[in-house]
Amino acid sequence: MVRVRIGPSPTGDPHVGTAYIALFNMIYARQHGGQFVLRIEDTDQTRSRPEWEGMIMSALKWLGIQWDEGPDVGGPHGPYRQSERGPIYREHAEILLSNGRAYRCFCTSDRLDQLRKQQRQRNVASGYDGHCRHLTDEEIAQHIQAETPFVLRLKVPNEGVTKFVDRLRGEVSFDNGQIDDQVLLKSDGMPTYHLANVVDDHLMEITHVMRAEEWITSTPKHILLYEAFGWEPPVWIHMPLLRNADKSKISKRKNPVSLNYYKDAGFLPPAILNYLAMMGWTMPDGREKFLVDDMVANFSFDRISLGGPVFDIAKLSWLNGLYLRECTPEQMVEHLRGHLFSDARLVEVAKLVQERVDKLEDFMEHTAFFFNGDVRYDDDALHAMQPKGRTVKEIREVLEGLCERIDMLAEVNRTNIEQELRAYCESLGWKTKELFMPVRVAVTGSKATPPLFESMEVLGKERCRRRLRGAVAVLRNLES
RNA sequence: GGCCCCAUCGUCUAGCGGUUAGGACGCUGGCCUCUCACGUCGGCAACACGGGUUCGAAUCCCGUUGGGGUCACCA
Repeated sequence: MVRVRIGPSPTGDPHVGTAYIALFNMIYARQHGGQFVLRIEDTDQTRSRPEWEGMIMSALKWLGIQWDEGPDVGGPHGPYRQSERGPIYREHAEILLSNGRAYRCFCTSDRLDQLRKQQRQRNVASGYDGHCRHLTDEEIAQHIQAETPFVLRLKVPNEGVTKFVDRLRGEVSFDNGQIDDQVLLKSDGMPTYHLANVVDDHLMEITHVMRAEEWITSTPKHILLYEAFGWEPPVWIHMPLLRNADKSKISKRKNPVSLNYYKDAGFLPPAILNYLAMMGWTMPDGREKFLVDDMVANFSFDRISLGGPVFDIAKLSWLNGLYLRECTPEQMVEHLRGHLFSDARLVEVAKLVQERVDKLEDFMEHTAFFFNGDVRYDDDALHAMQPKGRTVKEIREVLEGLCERIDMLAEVNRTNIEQELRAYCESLGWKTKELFMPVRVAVTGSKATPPLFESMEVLGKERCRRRLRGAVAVLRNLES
């Protein structure tokens, strides 16, 4: 029985990398008549938010990624949200404590920071120095008595090697001296990824762990944990990482990574899935256009190539065009109505321009920017983007900063964006109009528009960010 | 920097000892056509380097170089 899983962390927008890994997991489960589990890994209490969780699940559903077990559909191995599995982790931590495979660490984060700094200075491998590993029973009792906050660390053997077989690469081995005494339980009582992941995968009877390559170096820690518990580890499959054009790990700095971006821009789910499938995998007959079912019928690990694939929006666009072209005109209208031209959205737009048009035909002139992709900035717009007394560099950096602030918001609405913009002005020490006009122009391409906050709400987070980024690029060009 | 992974056109890739190194995106030229787009035909463009192994290496081994990842009480 094949059981696979993905464990997205609800700490931001639904990520294209999540969809990528999800796709391969789902394909593999389907091909083997197994189950595909969705587990929400929300053990980071400071960054996890339920809004993100909801968005991730709906974005995956929109794409057509379906799971057999998960927080929304339930299943026999629940709960499927790690924040609800606290007792399970504590119970297992207890096992490791009592069999001597883990120990309490009372070190302060100050000391750890110091340690890391020193290690970096001396240019030695960083890692925990084992300070608390040899505490006497009395010392431990004292700390517990004094209620010193502590974490639980994995006791990694000093000698020997830990190895595992990656289905795509063969044997990979690490010197144990190289492996850190990982924190297993944080001082807030929550498990770290490592503990939660291993415990859950075992309890949920996961047979194949298909995840991104960035996890490869922490796999030995996981192996050690399986050993410590006396469990059988799953089959490991580390998929290549999606890349930016410069080959670095795909990031929002250099690429649109939010699935919402692709939805808003009008990419079709089958096209996206098709494209993602081509990232590192090929059909045996070389076909480039294929459906999920075709992939299920033909998938094999042996056809995965390991060079990190650059995510190329141009090629995605071409593929999407293929799918769009095979629609009937009626279907195309349906797609348009589904999102970009939905009645609800049209109503919002209408509200904003009603008082500005005399004839219906004036509508497009006032509202085109709501429906377009990127906007172009003419000289007039460029001029308006630069408030008097501020340098191009300043305004560029301010818009960049705004982009980051918007990124923290689950959605952009008139209320929160006004708050955000005003707070930003305050922190900058700028007058509101110095900021609002550049933002208006950046986001709409024009000086004369419906009210800014409302417009931004209708444009949506993704379009706002995209244009802000576009404006930043234009301004940066102007600088040199 | 230590450790780990990776390495064919700019990009996605086929190739699993013997090929004129193939396809796709992009770029480009022609055709189609009232324009554009689509479509179609053609072109440019790659085995990182150095050693082995072998009758023979893009394919196997080693090294170099290059790229990436990772070194958190984030996942």
